[in-house]
Amino acid sequence: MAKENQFVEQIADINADFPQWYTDVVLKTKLVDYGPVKGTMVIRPYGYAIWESIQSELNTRFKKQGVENAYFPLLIPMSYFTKEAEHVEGFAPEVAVVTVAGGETLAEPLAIRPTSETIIGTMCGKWIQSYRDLPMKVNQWCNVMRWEKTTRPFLRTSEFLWQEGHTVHASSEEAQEETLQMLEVYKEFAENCLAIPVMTGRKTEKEKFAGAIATYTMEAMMRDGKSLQAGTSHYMGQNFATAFDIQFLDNDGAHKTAYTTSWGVSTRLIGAIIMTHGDERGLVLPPVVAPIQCVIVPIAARKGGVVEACEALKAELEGAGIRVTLDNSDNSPGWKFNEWEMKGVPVRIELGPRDIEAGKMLCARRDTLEKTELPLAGAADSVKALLKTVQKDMLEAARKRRDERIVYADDMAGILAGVEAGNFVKAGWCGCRECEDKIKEQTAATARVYAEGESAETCAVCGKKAEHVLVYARAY
RNA sequence: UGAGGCGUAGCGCAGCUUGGUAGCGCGUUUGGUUAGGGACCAAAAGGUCGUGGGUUCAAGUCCCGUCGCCUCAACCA
Repeated sequence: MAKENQFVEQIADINADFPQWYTDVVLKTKLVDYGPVKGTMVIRPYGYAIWESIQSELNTRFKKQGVENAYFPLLIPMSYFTKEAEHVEGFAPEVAVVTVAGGETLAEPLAIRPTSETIIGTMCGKWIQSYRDLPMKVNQWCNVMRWEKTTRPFLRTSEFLWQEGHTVHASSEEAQEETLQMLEVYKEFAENCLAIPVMTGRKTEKEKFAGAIATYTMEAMMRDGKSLQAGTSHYMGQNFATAFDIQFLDNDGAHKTAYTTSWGVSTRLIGAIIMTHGDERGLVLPPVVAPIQCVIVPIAARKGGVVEACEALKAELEGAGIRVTLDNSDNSPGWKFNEWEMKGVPVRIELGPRDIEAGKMLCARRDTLEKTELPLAGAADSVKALLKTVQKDMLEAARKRRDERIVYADDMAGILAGVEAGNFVKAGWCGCRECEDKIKEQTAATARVYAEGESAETCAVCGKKAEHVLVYARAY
């Protein structure tokens, strides 16, 4: 019981105080620390390693789609933002601006990019002349800055890391297809790499990106039932191409304006991983992106042969491409178990004199806490298989948790009750802005995404004929 | 922007009502004993009490100012 209490002191109870649990977990597992400037965070090695895995997985997928990586400048002339009316209106309040440099006031203030449509649009306008230059698909990994008032590590910070892909196309159809294609890439990545089930679809006019014709999103349900926008893909139509003069000479000899898209995911995905899979003991990381996939804890390490056996096992697993750590620290085994569980390592192997004598190892899964004895012979294959199983089971478990919390409502009271219970609520919508606003006012929930392919009789707010079904949830 | 709360050792806190030697737990360092779910013993290091001023023989404590952070609300691709 005393031990139980000691454990509870480490991190807040996930069920009683989810926000505190989140803060405790990100700090205590050393994923992040706060920066000195409000709203900034330091991504520590353990957190950054997750980001590197995300980058690696996504780069492979982007390249398959014919996207090339590039880098555009951090500073953007303020005047660029004013070229697209909706865009400037949407971003102006949160843009940080450099006004002094080299000891002098600048003739034109420079925005620290909150997103790069304006500068990439400008450059594409310069580079594209012919239909032969299309499609053009570039992506950049970079930092962006948005001066947010309320911030939380990974979920919303003043500065964050992301990738932003930008594509330019000759036709509307092709650009729209690209938008949906990239959304599909994100979904496949989220489910297979992060083990996060996502709902994909279109955003309402109210919720779409400033300057877009259509915004598509992937929404994930967090442990507390709130929704997290985990990635977006925007179809810009000719809005930005017109503003930044992206024109090309088509094969029919006519000058035409291009069509553009943009799509992005950020370090917020790390927050999504934490809040989708975490439990009362801390992090639960999906094997594909876990910085450490397997930790070996020696038992009675001073007894003859234990350290040697652990090192041999480590070498074998490493040789098989498994990211493995041997914990040779002086802490007690029990301390190590709890520590590595808090850090979310998918598989733990306990190896002591008894095991070595019997030619076995004790494998503990982080996701189910299940322990199995496996033969030491062929350890690499069996650990690999176990990691695969954990990855798959984590997705299924998350999907089950989410699906149990998707409910339907046909009036405002139903939506309110639904979201208060921590559900995603599907409800009919007439399509008007007033009804959407009313739901936000009365329930604090927003329309996350269109529930595509579903229909309802009436709008849950006004009772008129429903044109669509929306998914409502409280969101991060 | 509105309301409330908090700044004392690396972290978490007590001390303030009623002014009088700067405390506790965890962590850290050293040595030893331990080891299959957060071990134990012994010793040690670590502080301009957020900051500026005032009252006083004397301020962590009382008074005034100021800065920062947190929570809730509002705002927010």
